[in-house]
Amino acid sequence: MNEPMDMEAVLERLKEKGLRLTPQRVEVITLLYQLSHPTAEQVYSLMSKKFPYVSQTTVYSTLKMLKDLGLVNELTYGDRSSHFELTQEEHAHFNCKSCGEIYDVDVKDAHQLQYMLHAEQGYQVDFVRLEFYGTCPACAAGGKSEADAGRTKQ
Amino acid sequence: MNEPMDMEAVLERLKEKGLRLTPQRVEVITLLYQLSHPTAEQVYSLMSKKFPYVSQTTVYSTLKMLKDLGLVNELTYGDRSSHFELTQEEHAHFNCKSCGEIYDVDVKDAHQLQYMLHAEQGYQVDFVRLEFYGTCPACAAGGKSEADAGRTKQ
DNA sequence: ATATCAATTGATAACAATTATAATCAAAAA
DNA sequence: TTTTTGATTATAATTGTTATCAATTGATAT
Repeated sequence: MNEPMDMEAVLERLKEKGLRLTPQRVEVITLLYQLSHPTAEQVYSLMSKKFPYVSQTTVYSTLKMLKDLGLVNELTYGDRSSHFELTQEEHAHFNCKSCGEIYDVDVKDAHQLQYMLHAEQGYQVDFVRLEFYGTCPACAAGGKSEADAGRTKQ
Repeated sequence: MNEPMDMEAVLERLKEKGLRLTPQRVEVITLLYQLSHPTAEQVYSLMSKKFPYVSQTTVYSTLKMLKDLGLVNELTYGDRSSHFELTQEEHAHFNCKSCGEIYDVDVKDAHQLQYMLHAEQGYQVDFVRLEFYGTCPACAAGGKSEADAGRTKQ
């Protein structure tokens, strides 16, 4: 599986842009490395342990800033809130209906589709989003429950 | 391109389920045939011409009912509200960043990916959502503007 | 036809996720 | 130090959607 750029590089990118490395921002970034596709609410909730007075606005604006810099990717699903992930090489997601977990999955050849779309129908593709829905191997084996949803990265 | 089932069949399905074919419901369904991936708000807005006293609640509940019956598919995107389409054979979407239009596109071989995912990694795939983002042929040719977004079907 | 009764509608309020506003606070520049 | 700029916070507003519930409609039995 592809990895996102390391944390030092992310912090460096902020500095380059003249943005301040506040403790709140560092913590949001740290949590993005620790969690699997968290929502803004999950980041906020965990942040509150270290920063009891942090506001949701700070979390939202930090995530938006990181997204605008291209460092973070926002994923929207049918459920209410967005999920966030650190930017990395093109990959797909697998959404398990049993445990609720969102997995990163490699699907080589997926990006081939966009070349076909361009060559055959003239669409200019900037990026592709590919989402699978079903049951993950762990749940299929009966080894996971919904309570495991929202866990940290393995 | 695949076609959704015809309108007679949709209305028949409601009857089968013992649901009433009220004028409001027929109008929502009619609009789904006429529009390209409308939002609930767009359906409501157009409905208001024929039914000045219709409420948003009716539109939402009708769309939800159709979705629960599997006759309609709900698409969620970034910041905006949900878009709806009549159910049809598996297909992908192309989102044009220039005109905002959502196109249905055929991408044969797309569903091959889910077999690979299952065979190689053990994920049981129920369905796939594939979204492309970029510039459509009409916009690339300079022939379309944002004002054309939300048009009816061609 | 009329009574009955569940399905449907629509006005209103509630709701959750997000964004806007304005005041405060902190860091860097002058 | 003072000034300026950026960041954070509390608060309120906005948006899309759902819940509540009384009024209305329509199908069915009588």
